[in-house]
This record gives sequence, structure tokens and C-alpha cells, in this order.
Amino acid sequence: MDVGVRLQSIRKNKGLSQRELAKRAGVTNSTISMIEKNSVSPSISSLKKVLAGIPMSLVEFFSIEFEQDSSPQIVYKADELIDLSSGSVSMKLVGTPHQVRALSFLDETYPPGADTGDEMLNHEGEEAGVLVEGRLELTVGSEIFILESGDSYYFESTKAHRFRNPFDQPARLISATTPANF
Amino acid sequence: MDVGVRLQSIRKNKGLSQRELAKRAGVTNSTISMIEKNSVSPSISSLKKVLAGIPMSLVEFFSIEFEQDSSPQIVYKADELIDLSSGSVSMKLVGTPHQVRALSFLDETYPPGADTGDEMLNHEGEEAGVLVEGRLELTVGSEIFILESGDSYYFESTKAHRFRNPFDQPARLISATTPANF
DNA sequence: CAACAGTGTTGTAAATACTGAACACTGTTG
DNA sequence: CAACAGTGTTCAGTATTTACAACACTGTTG
Repeated sequence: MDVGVRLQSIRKNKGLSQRELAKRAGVTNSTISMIEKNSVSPSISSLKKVLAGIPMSLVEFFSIEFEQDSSPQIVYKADELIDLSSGSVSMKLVGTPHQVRALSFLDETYPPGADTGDEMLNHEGEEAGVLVEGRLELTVGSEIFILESGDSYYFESTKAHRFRNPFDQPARLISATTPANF
Repeated sequence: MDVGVRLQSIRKNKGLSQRELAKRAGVTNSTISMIEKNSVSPSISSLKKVLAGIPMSLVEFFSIEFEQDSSPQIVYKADELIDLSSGSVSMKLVGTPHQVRALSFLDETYPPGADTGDEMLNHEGEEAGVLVEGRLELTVGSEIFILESGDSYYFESTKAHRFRNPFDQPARLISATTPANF
């Protein structure tokens, strides 16, 4: 839980210099330097200003923890789910155990032929889901997956993605997206 | 997005005085007074100290926005889900549109007789879910609900709760809990 | 290599946050 | 009503954060 390191990784990820970010945020470059070196503990107001230059909310900032994984697994087959069973209750966790995050929880039905569109979706955050009925085609970046009933997925929404049902059976998907944008 | 007001409402909700919280947090009461009156914009380090006395994480703090709803709906019948359909894709949102939040996304199966236990569950955060197969009994506080396939729920985990399957069919539940505690 | 435009770091002065002790205001108790 | 124990607020001094400007370093360009 290191504010400085986290800010620096976010800034570099965005391809910004300290001076560039400072300009956008309305603070000085030295402020950012000192925050990143943890030589100060910034006030909420100034951290908020700095993050506004990213742009990023305070919640998002404090939510991020282990984002620098090289190439995370995207699709999990039914038998790949992490089992959290306790007693007679079978509980399976979708995706790798992460930090806290913010989600919308959806029950979606894709009739045969349904499609989220040509122009690939692309928004901030993460999304996860389980297909509980039928089959569904999921495209993430340049990879195309066919989800079978029981399969699940977890990926960053910033990657271009698209859902499509080219089959003759309706598909039912339980999904969650972050941030809660609905 | 008012740090002072939010801190005060959380503190009063916990039944703490400024001095009591100050003592637990290792700061002075005047600090808390001034933060609550928004006469200062606290540093991350001191806000973190203050919240540690609650206790509450920074993410949680910045996630909270509209928590003072009187008595929010707990169980949503299948036809009560908020429809977010666009085009031929049917999307139904579980619960009322909220702020950002942090969740664990689970695929749970409750065989006949399964039970999360006598001692009611009770942890920080919120949880939501959809029952996709079978029937399930859910107890929240003093209220007992019977979930049918397609029904969903959304409630604060701080309320004592319990899941039980007294029926002869297995029940499958897609759920999300916050914070991501797995 | 000199001039330059970019990077992040550092010192000093000004602005802001925090402490410690007082104050003013309750409600309770003898 | 006086003494008291609790509440939140305020003020002066101290500690910390921030701005401004200078510095040191790197890679590029003439």
C-alpha cells in the first residue's frame, strides 16, 4: 500500500512525465516528485487534483493493487475455477483472487444472432462473467474464444471486446463490470 | 463528494465521539473536528490513521456515497429487475443503480440440505446474487425469503444473513460480495 | 562538442495541516 | 444551583506539505 509507487506506475503507464501531469493537474512537478518518492503524504485535495490530471477517481486509485501482471489468463474453463468450497457448499471463484474492485452485476440473455456490435467495446475497468446457458463467442483483443456453459471469463475492459451468439440456442450470461457504470 | 460530512456520518453511525475516535486513531480531537468541518483537507496519512480507528479502508471510505437510504429493497423478483436492454441483447441489472463498489464474483452450488450455518454470517460490505437453478432460502436480519429461479438479491453484508437449501433440488447461485475477501 | 529540450531531484520560502490547551455548550447528579 | 463529565469548537505554535526556481542528468541536433 504505497501511494508513491502506485502513482508513479499509473503515470508511467499513461506515458506522462512528471511535468506533463503536473500541468494537467494544476500542481507543480516537484509536488509529484515528492509524492512519488514518498517524501510527503499528500493531502486529499492535492492527490485529488493530481488524479484528476490522469484522470482517475480516488476510489479507483485506492482500489488498484496488483495490476502489473504480465499476461493474465482471460478465459477459465469450467474445471479451472478456483474452488472455495467450505462444507457442503460448493463455491468457485471466477478469476484470480484480486483486490477490492467495483462492479455492476448483470444477468444477460443473448438470443441467437445477438451481437454487441462491430465496433469493439472499450471502456475503463474490468469485467467478469459466467455463461450459464447456451454457447457464446467472446472476442478480446485479437483472440476469439467460444464459451461453453459453465465457462467464465475475467479481463480488463480497456481491451477491445465483443460478445456474439452465432449459435441457434439462446445464451445466458451472468456478468459483472467495473466501474458500476449503470 | 464531501470528506468532512462523510467522515462525520460514518463516525456517528458507529456511535463514536470525536475524542473517542481521536484516541483510537492516534490523532487529536481537534484534527477530527477540523476535518469534519472541511476547514482542512487532511493528508492521506492522517485520514488513513483516522479511518483505522473506525476501522475502515481508504477504498471503502471513498466508495461510500448514498448509504443513508432508509430501508432499501432486499429481494427482487424476476420481473423486478431493472432492464438495461439495448438492441436484441436483454440485460437486467440486479439491485438499484449504485456507486462504484468492490466485489467477489462467485458461482455457488447448494446441494439439498446445504446451510451456511446457525451463527448468522456478518461481515463488512455488500452482496448481490442471482439464483439460476433450484430454490434457496435466504435470511437477512429477521426476514426470511424464498428465492425462486431467476430471483435476485442485494443487501449490506453487515446485516446478519444465512443461506439454506431445505429443498430436494440443488440450487445454483451466481453471487458477488464486497470487499473482494477471497 | 556545444546548444538544447527533455527528464527527475532538491533547497528555500510560503501555505497548509496538526497538536495541545483553552473555551463554550450541553445534560446529569448531588 | 453547583459540580461534573461529556460534547464539539477555536486559537497559537509547531510540523508538514506545496510552489518556485535552480540544479544535475540524459539523449538529440547542428
